[in-house]
Amino acid sequence: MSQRFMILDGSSLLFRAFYALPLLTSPTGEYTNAVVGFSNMLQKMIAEYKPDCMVVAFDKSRHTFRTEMFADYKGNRDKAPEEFSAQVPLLREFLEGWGIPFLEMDNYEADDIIGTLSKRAEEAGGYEVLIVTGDRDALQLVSKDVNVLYTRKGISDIVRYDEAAFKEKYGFEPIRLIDLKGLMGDSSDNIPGVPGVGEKTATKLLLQFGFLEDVYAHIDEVSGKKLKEKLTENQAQAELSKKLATIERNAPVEFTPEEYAITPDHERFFAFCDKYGMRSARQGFEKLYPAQGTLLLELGTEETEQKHKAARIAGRNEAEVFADKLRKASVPAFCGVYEGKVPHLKLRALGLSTGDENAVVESGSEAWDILYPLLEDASLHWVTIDLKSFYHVGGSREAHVEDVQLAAYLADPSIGTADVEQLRSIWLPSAPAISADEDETEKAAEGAGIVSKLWPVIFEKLKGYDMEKLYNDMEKPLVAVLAEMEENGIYVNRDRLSAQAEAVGKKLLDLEQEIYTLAKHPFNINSPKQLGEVLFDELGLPAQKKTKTGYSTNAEVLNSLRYVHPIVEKILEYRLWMKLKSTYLDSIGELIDSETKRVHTTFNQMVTATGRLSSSDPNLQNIPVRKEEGRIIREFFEPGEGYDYLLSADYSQIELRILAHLSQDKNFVNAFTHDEDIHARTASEVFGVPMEDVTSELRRRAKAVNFGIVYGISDYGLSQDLGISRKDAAGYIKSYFEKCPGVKSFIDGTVSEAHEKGYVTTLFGRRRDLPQIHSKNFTQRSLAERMAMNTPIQGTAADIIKLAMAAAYRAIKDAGLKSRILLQVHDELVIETTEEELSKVQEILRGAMEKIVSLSVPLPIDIHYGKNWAEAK
DNA sequence: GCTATCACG
DNA sequence: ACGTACGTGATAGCT
Repeated sequence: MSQRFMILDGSSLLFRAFYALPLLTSPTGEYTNAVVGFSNMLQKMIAEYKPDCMVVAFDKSRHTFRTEMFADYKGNRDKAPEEFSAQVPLLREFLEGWGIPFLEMDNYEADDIIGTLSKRAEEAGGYEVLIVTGDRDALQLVSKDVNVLYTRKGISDIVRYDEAAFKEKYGFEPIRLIDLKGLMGDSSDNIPGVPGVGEKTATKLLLQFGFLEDVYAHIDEVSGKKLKEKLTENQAQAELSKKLATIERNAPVEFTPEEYAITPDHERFFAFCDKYGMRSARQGFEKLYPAQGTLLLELGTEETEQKHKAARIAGRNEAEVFADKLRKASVPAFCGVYEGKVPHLKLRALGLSTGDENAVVESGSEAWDILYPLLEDASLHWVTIDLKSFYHVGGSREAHVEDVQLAAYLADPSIGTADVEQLRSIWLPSAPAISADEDETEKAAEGAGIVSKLWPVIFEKLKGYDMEKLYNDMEKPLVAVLAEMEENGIYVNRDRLSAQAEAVGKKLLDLEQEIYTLAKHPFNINSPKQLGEVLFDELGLPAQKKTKTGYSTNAEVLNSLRYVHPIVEKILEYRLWMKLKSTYLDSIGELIDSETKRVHTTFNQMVTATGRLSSSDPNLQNIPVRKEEGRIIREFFEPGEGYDYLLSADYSQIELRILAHLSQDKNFVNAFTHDEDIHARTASEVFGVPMEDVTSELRRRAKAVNFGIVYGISDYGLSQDLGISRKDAAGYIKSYFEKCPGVKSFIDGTVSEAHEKGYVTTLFGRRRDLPQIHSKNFTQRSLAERMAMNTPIQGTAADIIKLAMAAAYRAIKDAGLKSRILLQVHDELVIETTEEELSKVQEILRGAMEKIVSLSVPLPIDIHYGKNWAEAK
């Protein structure tokens, strides 16, 4: 049996914790957030991995053998803030109480201590080493016996890297991470690398040649003249960078495993926690190391816990007994334990509850075959959380299953997608919280118990809000449609995508060089901070706007400086291509499912405050379209095998049509009834010119005003958008309201109703609370008032397309077509179809989308189709 | 985790 | 005088 030896990078973890948590203070005013965060993480690590021994390593001082080698090593780092530094001694005190040894050394970093200890442990044999760190560099230490637990974001999102996981991510073995750093450098440590070589290029070189030395040994075989030049010019720098990135594994540190056991000192630890007001740290510690004196008490709680603990049902007999209880339960509930990703999601286990009694059943057991079919039994009326996932694993659409999460979102959309524990704390605050230290299946069982109790409470609330129909007839039917859209995915032409990624990569390398030349030195163009310094301090361009942290360098500012200095145009171009490459080309490529060759986005039904959907991983609702360069991305989305076209059906001016309906403004209703150009008509009214004299400039302005109305207009906002004075903007608005009094009274009425009631609703009864509308703070109150104006419009549009989606889905199915809905982009549906079904599917879409509601104005759609998404526009 | 930026409706 | 357009998500940098 091997010993599990855990080594923590104290410095990097404390730093991560510091930035992950708000600045908490002890009762006496000392900052404690970093130590609190470290404590949470430590508890989690010990509970999950149960290490036999442990050491925490610290950086000692800034000066190390690396700064000897290269004076600028980490030279870009500012001094750590005082709020952080003050917590370092606190952590030592904390570790002394906990009984965990820690190490630090002159001239060496924590990494080197970790590297050395892990090597000694490997040599000694019989150890499984786990390194916990927020520093990516440690990944070079990964081996058969050494794994790294890397805190990806903050401190709670931890990924375990073993050899396979590393290879999967980087494509080569861990030790070559230092070669990668040698080539690409590391901006956070100020390691230079080879200028102009980033991760992608470096990886390519390493995959082709091996180690850094091999790249230079075969320098003649490197493709690309520029790249070869850069590599040759910077050979010494690359070699130095590799040295800097290499963790020293023979540091003069003793390996004394007999001293690495954890020896908790209760008295000392409690005194520490009490002094700094760290209650959760104390509780967590007590749970892990029950003290002798509290034995009786512990036994007592253990007994009550036992009663709540879910039974793990495996055998046939127990299953039959529990099945009977479920059939008799008034609110039977389940929580699925899912694994994998759509469209390969699997159900691994179920937490089940009668409301009184909870149980776990694992897929593949004998009990599973008895209990799972109950979920499809139409005589039971189930409640779950996350109904969409249940559909993904094959759950029947016919079964009676309610989604408590969806109901809670409708009752208060501001909570978004709340998990069971959040819902409990909101709706059943006096019920006991879900225990944190159980495994996933046990939590699912306990969660099912809570879900069963939550449903009647939340659904009652929904009825009180008169939102039953919204839930039953709009949102719940949509769940199945979204599940199917996600499973369908959309085909992406991977070859064309990566060819484009490569071409854009080359373009970026060129732009990068041009920018460096114009700036007279290399810098990180992606860093707004560094860019601001280059433009405004070094090149002396006139600074326009400031952000909280420095100069603003956004597109608006840069556009105004376009002709002041040639670098500006290059930067704008660099930004444009960088955005396309990183957000779209690279990341969508990574999300293509290797089996289906398609991307399967997630449509989030419980995120927005207004009732819209959102899309993530990847977001397919913000694929570029406005600019030519970006629109190319759409060409890579194509009909998949068995299909001929992508077809897009989008509502024309849906939000302004809803405004016309809700306000009953004569001008608006008239214009839409007669199918006029609404912006031209608005221009004609507001600027007092006949329709035929409306210039494109006047139309543009009127369009901006119409947008403004939908967003909850202010003269300032409009003046910014149009680049006119605030006074002029106010004039436009005044004239607009005079000509469209119906709109004016609708907006006033909506805002005053919001003040009275504290919330607004859509045409279909969706609700959004606006507590800030009563704020004494002008800014906050004004924001709430604009939300009051915008939400009924944006939300009603969301309602309508949701109804249309369900209707179109049904109609396509009933007609027996193979065409299918793939995407929703707020006012647009994207469908995959065939030559034969082309006209039928258009007819169905018109029927579903245009006729789904009857407003005072028509609701026409535009349809386009083509061989890719760019053509279907 | 927060900020700046930029992609969409 | 206040100080803002509405709704999203992804990426990169940062301390």
